[in-house]
Amino acid sequence: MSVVERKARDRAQRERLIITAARELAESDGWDAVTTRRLAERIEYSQPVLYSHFAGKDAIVTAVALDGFTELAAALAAQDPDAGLAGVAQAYLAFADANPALYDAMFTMRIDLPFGQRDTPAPLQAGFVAIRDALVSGDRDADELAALAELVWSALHGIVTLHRTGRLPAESQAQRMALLVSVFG
Amino acid sequence: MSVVERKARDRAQRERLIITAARELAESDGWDAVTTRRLAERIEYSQPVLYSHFAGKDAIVTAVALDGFTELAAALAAQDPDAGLAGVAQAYLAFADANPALYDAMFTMRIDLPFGQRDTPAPLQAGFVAIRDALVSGDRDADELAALAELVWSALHGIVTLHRTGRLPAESQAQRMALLVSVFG
DNA sequence: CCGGTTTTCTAGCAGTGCTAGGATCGGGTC
DNA sequence: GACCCGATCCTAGCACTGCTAGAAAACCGG
Repeated sequence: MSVVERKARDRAQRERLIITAARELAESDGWDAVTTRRLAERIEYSQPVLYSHFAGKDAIVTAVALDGFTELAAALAAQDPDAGLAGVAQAYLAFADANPALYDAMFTMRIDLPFGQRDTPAPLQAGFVAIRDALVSGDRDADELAALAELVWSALHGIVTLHRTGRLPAESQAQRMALLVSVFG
Repeated sequence: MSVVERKARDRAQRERLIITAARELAESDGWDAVTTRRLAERIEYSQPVLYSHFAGKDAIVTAVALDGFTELAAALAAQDPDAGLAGVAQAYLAFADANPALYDAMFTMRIDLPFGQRDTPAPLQAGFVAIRDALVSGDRDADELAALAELVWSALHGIVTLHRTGRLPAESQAQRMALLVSVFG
């Protein structure tokens, strides 16, 4: 019986290896460089092994993204509540800045994750909750507060992506952030 | 002499043909379906002809995006000034909704356009100006107004992309828009 | 040591963006 | 009208992609 346990453990370990290899490769050379062959070479197995763990390349990207959501939620939750929206917004930008490829996997690449549904994984919701809790509730009801959080999230996401792809000037990034905090905070 | 003129005209016409073919194909079947072979078949030429017009596939996408910026700027400028931010925001969303693939080319795909620089093409600036002019200037100076416009644009972009990729629920889209207008209007 | 199962790899498929080289066409000149 | 030459275009191919069938190898229980 302990044999199958060891095998399962080894498999899980190799799966982590694939995910981290994909992430590292994407972060260093971009997602275009993450091919099944290069990935296989990195984990020192042949390509078909990848497909015994994941349905396809998309599934690997999805797994990486899922890791990202967990880390993002943790980074946002770790902020001082007294800092309010400024802290959360700052943490959000710092995360996107430090992990551009990871952020891409989470928010721009085509992945298959159940957002905003009954069975949404906890990490996907946690980030949203962190943003919502950083807002001054005032006299808003739950629905409106949720919508406001979604709006703030949208603004943050827009700032990140437009900035990184060169569609917004870098030098006014700080000013945009300050405005966001003053408008929504 | 008129011979070379005719040739130039024909070439320009074929270039338009390539751009519209790429756009139509992307809009109907997604950008993944836009391959050089399919594109060549559609314009009834061989693939190498594409490379006599564009440096590569990216350049074709860029050309499509450039068209999009012109159209977006026109759509935003056509709004009633009295409608204020609401009109512009509404037009922005309608444009993104009606031309999802075009919007992708403009804002999420990797293209090579000089945003926010000295030699930025007019259409790229026009859209930004339309958003800025829809904001109540109040007592803000030019810099702050520009940053605010960038922030609004970011929010709109975030709303569009997160909504379309299923990362934000569709049913609260109207509420988010209303909030955006009330917060920034 | 051996049989059977599971795991892994080799080899290949269809498709991608892109390009070198030869074929083909068209306009200007005799 | 016949010819030549330069511009234009297409055939064929390269190296690469994600993915998979079938052979090979490794492993475990008896």
